[in-house]
Amino acid sequence: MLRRYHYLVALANEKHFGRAAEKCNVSQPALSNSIRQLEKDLGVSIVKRGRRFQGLTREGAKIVEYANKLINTESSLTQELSLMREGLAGILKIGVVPSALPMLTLVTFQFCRAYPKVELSVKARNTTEIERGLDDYSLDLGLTYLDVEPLPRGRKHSIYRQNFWVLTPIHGPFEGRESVTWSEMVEVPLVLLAPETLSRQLINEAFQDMDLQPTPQIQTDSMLNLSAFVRSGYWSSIVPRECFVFCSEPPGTRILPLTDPIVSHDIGLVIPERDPSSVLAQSLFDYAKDIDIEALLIR
Amino acid sequence: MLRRYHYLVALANEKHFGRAAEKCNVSQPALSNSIRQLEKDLGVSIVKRGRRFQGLTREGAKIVEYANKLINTESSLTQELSLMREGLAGILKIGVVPSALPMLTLVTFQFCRAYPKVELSVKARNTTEIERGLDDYSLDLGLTYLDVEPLPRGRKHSIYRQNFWVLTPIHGPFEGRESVTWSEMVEVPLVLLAPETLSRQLINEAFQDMDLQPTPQIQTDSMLNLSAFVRSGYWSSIVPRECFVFCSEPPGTRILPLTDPIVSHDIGLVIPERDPSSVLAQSLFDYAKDIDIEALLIR
DNA sequence: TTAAACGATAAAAGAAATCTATCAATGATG
DNA sequence: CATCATTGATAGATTTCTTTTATCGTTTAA
Repeated sequence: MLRRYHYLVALANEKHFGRAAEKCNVSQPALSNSIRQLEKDLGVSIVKRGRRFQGLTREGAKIVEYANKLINTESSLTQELSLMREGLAGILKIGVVPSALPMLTLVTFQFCRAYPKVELSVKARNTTEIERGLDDYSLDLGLTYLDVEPLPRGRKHSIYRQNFWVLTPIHGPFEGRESVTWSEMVEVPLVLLAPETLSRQLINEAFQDMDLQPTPQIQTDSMLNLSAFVRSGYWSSIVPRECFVFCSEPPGTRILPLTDPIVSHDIGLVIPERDPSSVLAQSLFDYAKDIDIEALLIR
Repeated sequence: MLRRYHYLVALANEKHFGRAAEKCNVSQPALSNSIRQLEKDLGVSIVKRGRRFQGLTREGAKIVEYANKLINTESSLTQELSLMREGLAGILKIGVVPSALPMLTLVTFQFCRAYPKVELSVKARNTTEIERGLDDYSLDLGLTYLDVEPLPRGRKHSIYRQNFWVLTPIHGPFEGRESVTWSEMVEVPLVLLAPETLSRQLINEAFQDMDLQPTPQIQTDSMLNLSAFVRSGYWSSIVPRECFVFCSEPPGTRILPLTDPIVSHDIGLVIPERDPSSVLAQSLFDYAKDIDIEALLIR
């Protein structure tokens, strides 16, 4: 029904007629023609053409924006219809900030049990990508930082506070301790997350606020890799405590509160303000409001 | 592009396959088929079929709702495009409560001068019809009572207060007076608007609040007709003062303040909360915010 | 009982979209 | 500089979707 608009959106994403056609399972001329037809119907040129795809015109960008709206509206319709027929069903695309991934199951557990026909498509993304995904309709819901710039748009519901703790070898510099302070962390061999990760940036901020200069010997963008370094018995690290809620800390390591100060950030769900809004997203969002995360964490 | 959805909306409005087809300028089987096709595509039955059109199914109603959203989105797109090409242009459908009709020109004058390519399609409607029109996308903007139940939804902007005044023959019972009280009105021969008009209902409310029983000898739903009766020299009437702002009171009649108490109602623009919202409606709405109606009234 | 109204159906014509094959222009590569 | 790969446009044949005309079976009203 919205065939041409689908083609256009694919083209806008792929920036390439051939690839876009492939994504749509049609031949390249079919897609080319449809775009031309769309240009003729709307009376404006959509694509800057110079023997290559040179991007969209101003009008083209506007049309893509509306094409997304149209496609979203139609998919909401089918969602509502399947809701009326067989209860909630369909695919819910949720973007999750990496450090919140382990917690996602807590948020969705009851919902998934209640609606077995709903498929969750989880996408690990950073805050910016989540924001963009909610804007361009490639995501329906986000689980992200609520108190970090740029603040997410849409309705928000806080799920838990993420605390930075210390991951350290059992027989390392903090052996026997029950907590560690930030200022102590600059004195020990450090492995930290890579600077491009948001968690690391928040850690840096915390250090800066205290006029401390951490000197990580190793930086990695993989939590597994980071754990391995700590397990080796030499390095310590700073990690979101909630990452080790389910898989407990790796053997040979301990996880301790990091104090003076306690640094924490608000993480929660974000649902974009759309008309119509995704029934699935709305439903999970409402479900999450009734969850007592603290209770689930303690067991 | 949204052909089938257009057909469906026409069918929902006309409740008749033949007439709907006519509205769409296609043959009846064409429309019949398209609806069937739509049912097949969406996998639900839309129309209750019993040899006659028997109304929509529950799913059908939902689909019509979304069809309207889709159509509105596409028409917003073309509006935006023509805005980018040639400035504001297109048709703006505005629903106006009858008693506010004379004032509409004040609201729209500057806007129409500024954007000569915008066509205004004015529809005289009562408050309920305006509310429904804004819901079902047959209106883009309303000029209606803001303080009368049911309160309109959407964003509102007050334009002026409508006051009830007395229209009376020059040589009638109130000759030489500068104002009249409500309680005096039950003593004189009355012609009033018909009971189904909102203005009349508001007048009735006012009388009731004072425990007065008006005894109109004549009721009419036409203001012209009402004026004629007053001109005859025998009857007096109660009318919204603003109806006589431009066409001054008819010869042989005078218009006087009606006091104890002064009864007035708030009239203004209502723009529905839609996504996307009509560029034209939004634009007129914003324009109206800068208008100083009082200043225009006094000249 | 008859006539009119309504919507479904069938067959044919028309329109739209797609595919395959090919071309022309660009840019990269040796 | 010649060659080749890439990219998107074009042409013609084919398929799929829509529409029209004509007709039919029910139902409702006269």
